Amino acid sequence: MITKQKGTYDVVGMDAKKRKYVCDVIDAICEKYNYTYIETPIFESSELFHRSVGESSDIVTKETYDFVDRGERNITLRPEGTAGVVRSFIENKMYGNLSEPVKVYYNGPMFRYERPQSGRNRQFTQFGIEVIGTDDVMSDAEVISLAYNTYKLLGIDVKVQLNSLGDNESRDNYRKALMEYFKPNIDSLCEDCKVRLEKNPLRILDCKVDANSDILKNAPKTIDYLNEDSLNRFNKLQEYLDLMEIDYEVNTNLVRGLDYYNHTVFEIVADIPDFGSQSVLGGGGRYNGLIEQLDGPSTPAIGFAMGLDRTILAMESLDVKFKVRENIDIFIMYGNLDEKETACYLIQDLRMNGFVCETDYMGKSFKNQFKSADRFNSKFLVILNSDDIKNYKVKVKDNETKEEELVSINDLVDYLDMKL
RNA sequence: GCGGGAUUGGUGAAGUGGUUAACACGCCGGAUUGUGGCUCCGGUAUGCGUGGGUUCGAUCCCCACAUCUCGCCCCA
Repeated sequence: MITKQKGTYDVVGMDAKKRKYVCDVIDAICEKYNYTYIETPIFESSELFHRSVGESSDIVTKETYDFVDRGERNITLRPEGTAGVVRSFIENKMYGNLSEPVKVYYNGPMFRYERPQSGRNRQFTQFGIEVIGTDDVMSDAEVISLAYNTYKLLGIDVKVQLNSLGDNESRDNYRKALMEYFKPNIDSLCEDCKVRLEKNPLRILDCKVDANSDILKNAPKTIDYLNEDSLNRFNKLQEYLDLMEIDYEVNTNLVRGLDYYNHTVFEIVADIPDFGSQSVLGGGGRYNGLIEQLDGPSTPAIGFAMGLDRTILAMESLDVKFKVRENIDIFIMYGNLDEKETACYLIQDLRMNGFVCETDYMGKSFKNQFKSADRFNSKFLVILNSDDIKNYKVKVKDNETKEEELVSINDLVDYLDMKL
């Protein structure tokens, strides 16, 4: 038997319904915020991710799905969504008309070669948004607001963890300060952090091993190294978030895994028992340098992404209600081939008039068709009988009250419209 | 990439080194020859993840691999 690949999964049955519902909520909220749907390719030139996500991130150094195609191109299955959107922005010269910022959202599969565990797969789905073309702090607030409200509409109570890395100057200063601070204390850090010190000292801050050590607690804070402009931005953002009544807290140890972030960074965290490291449902930040880094004109931008699979898992864990259709309007029953023809005609007619209809395709006995109808939770049953059909009538049974009525086929649509 | 746990039918699961592998749900059929959801009766595994090994004999013991799962790393 051929089985699915490690770290992949089929979405079927109720899982599919739940996913569809979450996607519908996402679509609706993005429309409200006036974001436009965008699709970019699932595979891109490997170079794109090396130059955007950054060499210090594990995502690119050891987690990508790389291959050489028949034309000897180096291809990578996208591990995240921002790089592709930015590439598209540049390639399609969207910077040519920035009378308003470009606001887009995407929702699709991403790939990372990792050891799978709960809430983490090799193929997973991310929903994300990007705002390209404005440096206005209110756009930072808007992105956080959209992220926050998405979870809220889905029924998950979340908290926003917020930090600022400052502009490049601030970030460099901070980086230096951090290295100077940690160097004398290198022996008291965990093995991983010793490596991080050279490669990406910021990441030491969210190390789980050393989290409670004094060295980490007393480490220099990002905020102390923000220059005046960066600090003003950060304060202004918090004012806006207060105005929007968004539940956030400043976490000075928050840094993000991708190299391209500056200024605002944030994570969306759900308080779920036993969810551990999976409780980070999404995150994002500002990436003002990325477009230039990818050979576009210097353009400010900010984005957010959330893991769909993990979010659904969180909803299930919190016992949140998924609004999925749980019944059908009409089940059509028949007992012989002549009646089946009438069923064939009727179901077409009813469906085109907007009813959710089902019938039997298994040659079931009458009794078992009733069972089928119950399994589908049908609100009404249309029961075909040759004698009735001769008189151009059908029996309609209300499956709740059990009341049965003989209805003319001509009036059937109107009758059901009234009842439903 | 490292470490722990798991792998029995459509599903949830018992179980034992030795004739026919519990039970429950589901599904199908019948009691009820075209009006059901209750009840009762009957049916329902190319046989216990894959490949080796130990053994007279393995689903049960050993090894390898795969997948799932939990933790680490990393991240969404």
